Amino acid sequence: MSTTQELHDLPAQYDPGQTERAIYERWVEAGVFAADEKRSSRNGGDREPFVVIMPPPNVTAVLHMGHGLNNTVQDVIVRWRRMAGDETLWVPGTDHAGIATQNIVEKQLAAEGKTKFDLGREAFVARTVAFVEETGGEILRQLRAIGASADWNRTAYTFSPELSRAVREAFVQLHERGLIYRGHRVIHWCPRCLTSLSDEEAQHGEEVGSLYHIAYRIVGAKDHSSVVVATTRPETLLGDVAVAVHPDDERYKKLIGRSVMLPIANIEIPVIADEYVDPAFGTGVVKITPAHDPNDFEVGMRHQLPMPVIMSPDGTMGNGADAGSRVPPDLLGIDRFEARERIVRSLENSKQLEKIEAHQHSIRHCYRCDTVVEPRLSDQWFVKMEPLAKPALEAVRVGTIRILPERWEAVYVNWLENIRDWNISRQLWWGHRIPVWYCDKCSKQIVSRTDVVACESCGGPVRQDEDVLDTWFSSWLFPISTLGWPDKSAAPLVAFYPTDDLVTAPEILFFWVSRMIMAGYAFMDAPPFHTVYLHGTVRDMNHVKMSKSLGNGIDPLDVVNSYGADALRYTVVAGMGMGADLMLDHRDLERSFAPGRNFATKLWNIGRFLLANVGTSPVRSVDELRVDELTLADRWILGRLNATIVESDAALGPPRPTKGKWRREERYAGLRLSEFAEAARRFVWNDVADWYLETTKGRIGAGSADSEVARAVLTHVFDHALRLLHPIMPFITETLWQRLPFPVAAERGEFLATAPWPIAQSSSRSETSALAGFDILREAVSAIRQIRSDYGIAPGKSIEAFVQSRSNAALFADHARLIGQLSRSTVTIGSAGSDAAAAHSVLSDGSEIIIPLGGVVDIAKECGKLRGELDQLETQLEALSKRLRNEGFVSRAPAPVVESERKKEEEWIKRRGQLAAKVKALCGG
RNA sequence: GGGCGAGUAGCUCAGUUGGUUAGAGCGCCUGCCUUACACGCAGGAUGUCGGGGGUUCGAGUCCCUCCUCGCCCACCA
Repeated sequence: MSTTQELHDLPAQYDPGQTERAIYERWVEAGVFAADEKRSSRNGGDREPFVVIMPPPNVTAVLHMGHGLNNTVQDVIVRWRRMAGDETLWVPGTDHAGIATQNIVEKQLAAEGKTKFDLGREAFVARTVAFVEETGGEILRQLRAIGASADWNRTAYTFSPELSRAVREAFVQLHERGLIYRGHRVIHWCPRCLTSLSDEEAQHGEEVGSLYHIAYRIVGAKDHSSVVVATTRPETLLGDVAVAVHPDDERYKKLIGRSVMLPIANIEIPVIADEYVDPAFGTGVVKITPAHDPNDFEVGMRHQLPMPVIMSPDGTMGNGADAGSRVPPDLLGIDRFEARERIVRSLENSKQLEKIEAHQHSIRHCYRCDTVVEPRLSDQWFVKMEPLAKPALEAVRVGTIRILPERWEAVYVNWLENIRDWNISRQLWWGHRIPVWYCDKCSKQIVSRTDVVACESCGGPVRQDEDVLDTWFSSWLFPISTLGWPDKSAAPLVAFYPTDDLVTAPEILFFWVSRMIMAGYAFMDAPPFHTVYLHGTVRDMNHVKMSKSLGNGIDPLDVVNSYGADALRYTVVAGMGMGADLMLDHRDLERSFAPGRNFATKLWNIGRFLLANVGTSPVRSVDELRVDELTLADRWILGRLNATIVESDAALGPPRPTKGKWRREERYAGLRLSEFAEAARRFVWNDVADWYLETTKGRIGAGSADSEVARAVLTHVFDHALRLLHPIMPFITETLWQRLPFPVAAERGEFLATAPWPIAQSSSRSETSALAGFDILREAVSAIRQIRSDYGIAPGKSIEAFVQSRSNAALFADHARLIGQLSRSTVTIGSAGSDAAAAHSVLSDGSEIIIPLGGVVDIAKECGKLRGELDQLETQLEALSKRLRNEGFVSRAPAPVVESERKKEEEWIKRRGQLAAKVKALCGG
């Protein structure tokens, strides 16, 4: 007899490091991940297309657990659909990430003691291009390590020539439709990044600040009286052009039309009336600073007030447009926060500071550098959003698009209903230059798809707009631009648009997801996808979001190196409820990823058992096995397989909506990936490994007809388990599947990755009676095991068990040997036939298991132990009952405590009965 | 200020339309290196299902209310 090792070439321990890379290479070489336009049914092909567009990571990003989670989810879905027979495409790509990338290069320059201005625009952009070429795209290579099955031939980049063309086309088209305009208004300005930001890029943060009450003297008042305004930003008072009160506010009615003296700047400004003022807040008097506050800007427009800018782009005080010399010389060039303090001190000195109140309010911060943003009057390009939002809103409302988990749909709808115009120009150097040219001679403005060299009207010299577009103005086109838009007849676009699922984090629902939906309707007149799957965030054990800067991150590549990509993937998928955050311990990777690693090992060992026992010669096809050849266990496991396939399909749900719209009953039912993972795990571990595999021991090597049946069924069952698990654990399942013996006549594909997804079948082989019958046998085995454990019967000690049954006598008789094998006992059907001490257990069908204990356990010793236990229980029970009957206890204790104590009493009484019976049986009267 | 979500075993979470004894993984306890697997096997313990009230024959599940966390949105200076 040869050893296990010689029967097959599987090492005792699974070593992912050795196998994963090689398997990945083979997949790529064989073109497993490549999608073919011609096979798409939309192009006359024979397969339904299934498409996922990868949320492009920043081109300079390094893989972190967030990417790991995001791309694992996508890969599970994509691999599932590929096996299910769809023409499956997963488009990978990166984002040039305007501000983020520019900031990195600026930091590098700073380290060299330089600024971008030392280089100049052209050289700076060239340097950034070089930096991106050198470091960029590394993250996509890293994604291969976790098994991402993207079509790398189609890797996109938001700043590539093709996608840049799409960006220009989108801009020009929207401009032609009157949806892009130049706006003069107050926008969010980051004084550190020196650029304007969209509303979404200026993120709220609650802070406790101060509300300063400042007295403005009333001009011409005999008693030197004043009005008091309340402000959180005293430095902006230099830009005040009025103070406003509510028109109906009796306190101030008589002041309307008069003037007050603006402190520090010493300018007379009018008192105006405007509905915008809330008389109940602060003093009911508001300083109006149109150039530095969006509300004040509106007031300024209504009252046709001047709009002086009193701050420089870098956040220092400075006299800008229309400011004259409002900022006094000693404040010029002083940072806004320092200026605030100086102005407050100065007001204190002049007795114009009435008081300072603590005040909680929210302040907006730059989403890239966290600097407090400054509202600032400037000229920017805007997209008119309301017309674009309309179809996007409708799509979710009617179910053309679903968002999972469901609760995000309300958030989405709420945002779109209150949508505001999108500031798309950025005062950066890294990005798509705005395709607008201005003629120096006739000041004509030219918006063009192609570069303009001379004015189309007068032939004069032109210069292009200095600004670049918001990064999101290129990524919102990703689903269409990566497939060939603006060429609407491009083969990929025809074959693969609309796409199917979009998988991302809720943080970019507004930045990206909703805008993609708008772009889809605006440029293709069709939604970009039908499903938005929003997953949670990866956090540490303290629920703090993982991040490099906090040092609480996990490098997915560390996990891959230590435990394998499959362990990472399984852990992530199984541990993450729909939309729920994922907690991982960065200080204990072994514990964090134990679920995945342990399960991979389990699979490996089942594989080893199978190869050692089934061997490699072809097996019979399960389809040709006759029912009368199958054992009860065979039929049971085939039934369990069927049930598992059904459960898995239910958890994954329908891949696409029927007739273009999600029906209510299926809309929120699918993509429950953790339930899918759990169903598959339960089948493999609790059914196949714990029970079925054990039943084949002893019959599989017998060389009989029955052993051929066992070989066939075990192989079939494991083959299908591997198929189910492949989307989650692609590497180990492929490795094992490659070595599986196959049915003689079966056509075996080259890869599990493209093997057909299991299909549940209604078959007499797996009827429910087999399930029920085998479950009773399992109960019997468990009962015997429990008794063995209860009485401390050594595993090596053979014992005899009797089964008494009326309803299932034949079943037990037929499977006495099997029960014995699984419980390490000799099982006899019928009465124990003596009054000797015995352990009893009743099964759910009324059958009784009896195990005589004489000669197996030391009766005297066991009796002593049991009596001791019974005595202790009696004492405890007595005390408890006494306490419960005691009035004081009942009245003092809270009702639930009393309730639980009563429950406990009941339980103890029950246990006392059981123990007493046990003592009586074992020790006699 | 508006909206949403969560609170179930020590930890992370499942618990579909209310229905038998509330589950899983990790951790814990006991016994086992039983020739696929100690990254394992067998057995076991642990739950005022956030508090209170209500509807119901029956509620972790529905309604009201309170408490505690978290998220999103927001132009009250």
